[in-house]
Amino acid sequence: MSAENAAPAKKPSRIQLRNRKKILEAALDVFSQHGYRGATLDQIAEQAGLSKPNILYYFDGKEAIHVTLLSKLMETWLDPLHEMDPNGEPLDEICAYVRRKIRMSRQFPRESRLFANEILQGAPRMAPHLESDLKPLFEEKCAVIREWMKQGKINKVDPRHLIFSIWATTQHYADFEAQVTVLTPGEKDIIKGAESYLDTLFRNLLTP
Amino acid sequence: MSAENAAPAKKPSRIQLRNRKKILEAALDVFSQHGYRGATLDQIAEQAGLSKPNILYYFDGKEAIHVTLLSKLMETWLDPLHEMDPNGEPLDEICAYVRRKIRMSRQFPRESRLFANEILQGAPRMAPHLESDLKPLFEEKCAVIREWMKQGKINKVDPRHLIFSIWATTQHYADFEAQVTVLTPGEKDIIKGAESYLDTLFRNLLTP
DNA sequence: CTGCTTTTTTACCATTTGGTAAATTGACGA
DNA sequence: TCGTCAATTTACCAAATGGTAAAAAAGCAG
Repeated sequence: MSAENAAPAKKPSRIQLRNRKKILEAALDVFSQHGYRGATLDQIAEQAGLSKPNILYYFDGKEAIHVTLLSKLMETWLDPLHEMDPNGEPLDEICAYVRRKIRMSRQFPRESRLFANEILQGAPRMAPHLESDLKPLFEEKCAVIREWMKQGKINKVDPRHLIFSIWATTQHYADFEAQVTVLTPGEKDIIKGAESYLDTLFRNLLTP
Repeated sequence: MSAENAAPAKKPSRIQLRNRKKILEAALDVFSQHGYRGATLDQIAEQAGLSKPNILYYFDGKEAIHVTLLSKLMETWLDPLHEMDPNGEPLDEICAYVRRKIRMSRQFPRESRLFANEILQGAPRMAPHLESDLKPLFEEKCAVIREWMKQGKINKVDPRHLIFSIWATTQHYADFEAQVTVLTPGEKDIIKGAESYLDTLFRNLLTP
């Protein structure tokens, strides 16, 4: 009868909305930098400019904050793949997907690292989401790509590995930023170069 | 006069050797799964089959264990890149490097995740190593590759992004194993397929 | 302004965690 | 066999951490 969801009861007040947003924003900062177990409520509280008990007034606990964050993130994360159009020009569709992904790496590096942290540690709080949200989309798009290959529009490779390599190469710039920064000093926008490199990489792979 | 290093004094006894190894092995397990802050000495102690104070008898503290682990790892990690021979056949050298890296992903997934965890969190305890060990090697090999390109042996691309993409694609199978497993169920050795896919990927990129 | 609800603060807890001191046991050469 | 040093255990800490209860303050409809 009652919803035991993130939204406690009925209509979230103006204050609720504002403070929840502040908390999630702060939590994204802290979780993405230290991982789930390394993050503390005190850090999140300070970053959000609220007291710890006040944070626990808005969320049921540390884990609830993390789960909320991951759930919201999942949509954003799958969007670029969703946009891949089965009726478009295959090579263009795939290259456009790569471009969207690399741009997300620049625009949402914290989200990328939050995701990476969770997967790295075995996805303990996200396995269900992977199974229910990511997997069906992944299989759908694999089928689309496989069809394109069957029609001779692009070269034949294992579509699963193709997608893995797109994820890996694009997210690398956010997830391993610390390393990239050490190795390419003085480069103000290394991702710009990555964009054209990755375009070449996947174009050469898939062009017959 | 006395060394405050990992080796306390003079000649490590048989017991010292055995127990240090047990501790590092256990720590690799725990740190690679939970990250630095998420790992506890109690977990490491239990995994190693020793008591917590006994572990602190062999190492100066949690951080010392982690640093020791990362230092030893660095060698192993750079080896495959070191082996890339400036006098070999360019395309073969690069593809052989890719093969060595992907095999390390299968053989040393914990090491890969330990490394990834550290970099993800900004490399707080490894930045010096990156600067002193990784960077010179990276720049050396970039120069080698650039020379190969200048000679027209392989296609011209930014060698830095080339290396980044090799690291990203190969380490992906260890670091994101939880995700890969969900998306490719029943596959007993997905890395085997990755090996041939990545060979095609980089061969098509670099073949003139 | 008044009374009621929502929000925030204050003051605490219980547990976990990295670490230590000192006592106890074990190894081993003379 | 004994004495000495290395290794291990026992018994603790102090700080950090996730979380709670209840009082105080702030909003706000009437």
